[in-house]
Amino acid sequence: MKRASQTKRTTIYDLAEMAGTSASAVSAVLNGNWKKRRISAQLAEKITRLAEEQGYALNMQASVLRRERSKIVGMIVPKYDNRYFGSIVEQFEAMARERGLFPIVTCTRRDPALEIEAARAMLSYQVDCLIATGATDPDRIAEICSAAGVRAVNLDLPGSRVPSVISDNFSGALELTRRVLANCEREFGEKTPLLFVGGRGTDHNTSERVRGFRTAHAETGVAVDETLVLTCGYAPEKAESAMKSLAARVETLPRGMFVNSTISLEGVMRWIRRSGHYTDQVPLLGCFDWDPFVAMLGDHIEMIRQDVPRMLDAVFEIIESGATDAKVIQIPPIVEKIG
Amino acid sequence: MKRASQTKRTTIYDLAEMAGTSASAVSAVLNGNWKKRRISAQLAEKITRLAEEQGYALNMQASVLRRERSKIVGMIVPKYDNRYFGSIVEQFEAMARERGLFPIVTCTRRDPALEIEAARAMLSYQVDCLIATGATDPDRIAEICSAAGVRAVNLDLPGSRVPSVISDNFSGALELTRRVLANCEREFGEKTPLLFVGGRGTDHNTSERVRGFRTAHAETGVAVDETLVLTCGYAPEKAESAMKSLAARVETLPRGMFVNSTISLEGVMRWIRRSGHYTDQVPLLGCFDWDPFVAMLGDHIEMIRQDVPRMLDAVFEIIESGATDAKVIQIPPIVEKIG
DNA sequence: CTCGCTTGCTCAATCGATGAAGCAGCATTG
DNA sequence: CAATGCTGCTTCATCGATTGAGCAAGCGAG
Repeated sequence: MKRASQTKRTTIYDLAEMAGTSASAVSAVLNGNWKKRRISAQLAEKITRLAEEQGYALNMQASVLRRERSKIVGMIVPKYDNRYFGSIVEQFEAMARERGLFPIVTCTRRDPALEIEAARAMLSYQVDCLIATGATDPDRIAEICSAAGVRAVNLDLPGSRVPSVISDNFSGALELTRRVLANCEREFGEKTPLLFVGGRGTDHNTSERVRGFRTAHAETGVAVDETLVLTCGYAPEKAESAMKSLAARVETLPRGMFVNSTISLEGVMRWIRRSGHYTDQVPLLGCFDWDPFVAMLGDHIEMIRQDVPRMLDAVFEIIESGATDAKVIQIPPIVEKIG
Repeated sequence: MKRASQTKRTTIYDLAEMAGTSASAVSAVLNGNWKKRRISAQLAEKITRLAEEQGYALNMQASVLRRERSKIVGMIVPKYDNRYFGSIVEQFEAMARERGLFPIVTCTRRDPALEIEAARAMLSYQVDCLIATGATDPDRIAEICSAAGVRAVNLDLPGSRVPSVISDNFSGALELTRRVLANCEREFGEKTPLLFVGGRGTDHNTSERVRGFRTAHAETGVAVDETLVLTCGYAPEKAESAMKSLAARVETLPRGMFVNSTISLEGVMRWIRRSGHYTDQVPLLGCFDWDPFVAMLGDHIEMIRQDVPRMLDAVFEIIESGATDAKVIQIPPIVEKIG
C-alpha cells in the first residue's frame, strides 16, 4: 500500500477524493477538531484509517501559513561544546515537545553577526517566540523580534528589553570564591588572593562573578590583587595565553584560581600541564561551571553547576504567562560536592 | 520608521502598495531573480530600500509552500552531552549555512520512538533531506523518508537502505587496543587481556570495535577473556553497574580497559574512584572517543577521536551528488597523542 | 505606416491547510 | 403544518510567495 516514492506527497485533497468527501472534512478530522465541526465518528474513522494507510503527513508549511500561531519556538545558543549549553538545548527541546511546540535551535558560535542572521532566519520561519541564550547583544535581538511582533526571552545573559533568566552569578561566585579561599588557607596555612580568569569583562555574568569574587575576598580580609583579574574571553586559547603572559610578568603565581567556565578551564589546565609551573603543588581551583570529567580531575577543584532545569522552567513560565516586562530572574546555582 | 509591533507583519503586498507596483515585482526583486524577470534596476533599488526601511522579512512558510525545494535540511542526533555529537551538530549547521540551507536539528535521547516521531515531524516541515545520526533503527527512518520522497543519509551508525558515513571502527579499535595492550606489557611486564566495556552489542559500531579488539589480542598472542566483554549500553549508569557486578564475580580485575565512548567512561571512572579498587595501580585505559578533560585525566588514557570534519564532508558530498545507493563510507578516526 | 522585437512590468493561478458561512435533510414542537 | 433546531456535511476565501502567461509601450527596420 506504499506510494511510489516519485509521486507527490499525499495531501488532504487526495484523501478527500479517496474517501469521497471534502478536503475540509479531512482537515477537521486530522487536526482533531472534528467533534467541533460535527463530522460523524464513522467518517472520522474512515479518514483516519485512509490517512494511515497512505502514510499521510501534514504539510506544516501550509498549516502554519494559514494559522495565526506557528507553535514553533526558536533558540539560539553560542556553542554545543560544553555540558551547560548541551543540557540547555536538550532540556529546551524536551520541554517544548511536551507542550506540543516544535523547537528549532541554532548555534551562533559567539559571532554577533551570526546571532542577528540566525534571529532573522528564525523570524522568517514564523517562530512564535525566540530564546536568546548567551547572546552578545540580546537587546538587538529583542528589538528585531519586537518589530516582528514576536516574543523574546533572554537566557544565561540578561538584556534590558525583554524578560531574562540567568544564574545568580553573584551568590554562586561568592560561595565558590569562599570555598577556594578556605581551601587555600587550610592547605597553605595562610590567606592568599586568588586569580580570576576567563569570561568577557563586559558581559553581565562575568562582572557579577567578579563582584562575588571581590566580596568573598573582602569578607575573608584578603585584598584582591587587581593584576590577577584576567577577563580575557572564554575561549581556551585566550585563557591559555592569559596564563602564559601572567607567568611572564609575575614572580610568584597565585595558589588558587577562580576559572570562569569549563571552556576557559580547558585552556588553563592545558597551560598548567604544559608550562611546567605548578609541578610541585597544584593550584586549588574553583570553576564556575560543571563537567563530569573535570570533577574527576582531582580533589582540588570546586565547581558551581548552573541549575538548567530550573532555568528552563522559568523560561517556559515566562513564555506561558505572556510576561513582557524586562525583569531578570536569577536562579541559584548548585554547589557541587568535591569527589 | 518602525512599524507598530501590534500590526501584522509586512508582506510583499504591503511593499507593492507602498512602491506603487505589483507583488510579483517585489517578489522578483527580493528573491534576486529580477534580472531574469526584467525588472529595471531603478525599481529594484526602490523596492530593496523600502523593504529594508520596513524591516520586511520573508515568510518562509509561504515561500516553501510554493517552491519545489524547501532548502531545509534536518538532522536527528542522540544526545548533546558529549564532544562528538556536539561537534557533529556544530559542523553540520555551519556547512548547511555555507550552502544556503537551513539546518534543523533535534535530539532524540536514544529513544527509538522519539526518533521516529522526530523524523516524521521533520518531514512535515518539508525537509529536503534528513541525516539520521546514531539512530537506533536507521532503516526505519530511511523507509519513512523514502515514502515521502525525501533523501536520507545515515551518520555514525550505518543502515542498509541509504548511504552511510561512519568511522572506521575496526581500524580505530584495532589501533587503540594495540596501544593499550602495549602499555600494559610495558607497565606490568606481562601480556594481559583487556576489558571491553560500553556500547550496545547489537549496534554495528560496537561489534566492529569488538572485532578490532579481538584482532589486536590475537596479533599480540593474548587470548580474549570472554567474560570481560561487557557491551552493557552506553549510559554511565550502565557502565558503572557493569563494573560493579564484574568486580563482584572475578577475583582479579583487568589491568587495562577499552572503554567504548566518553559517555561510558564517565560511569567507569566514577566506579573506579568510588569502589576503592585500583587504588594501588590505576588501570591503563583506551577510550574510543575524545574529550579534552579526559585527556587531562592522566597519562594512562589513550584516545581515539572520530574525524568529524571529514565525516561531514562526506555527508554533504553524498547529498550534493544525489547518491542513493546504500554504500558505507568509513572515515579513519584519529589517534590522539597522550599528554 | 506596420511588423517584429525588446523592455518592463502586471495578472492570476497555484502550493496545502484552515475555518467561517451556508445548505440540505431530518426530527421535534406548539 | 409551519417553525425551529440539530446533524453532517460542502463551499469558498484566505494565508504570502512564486511564476508562467500576457500585455502595453517604445523603437528600429523595411
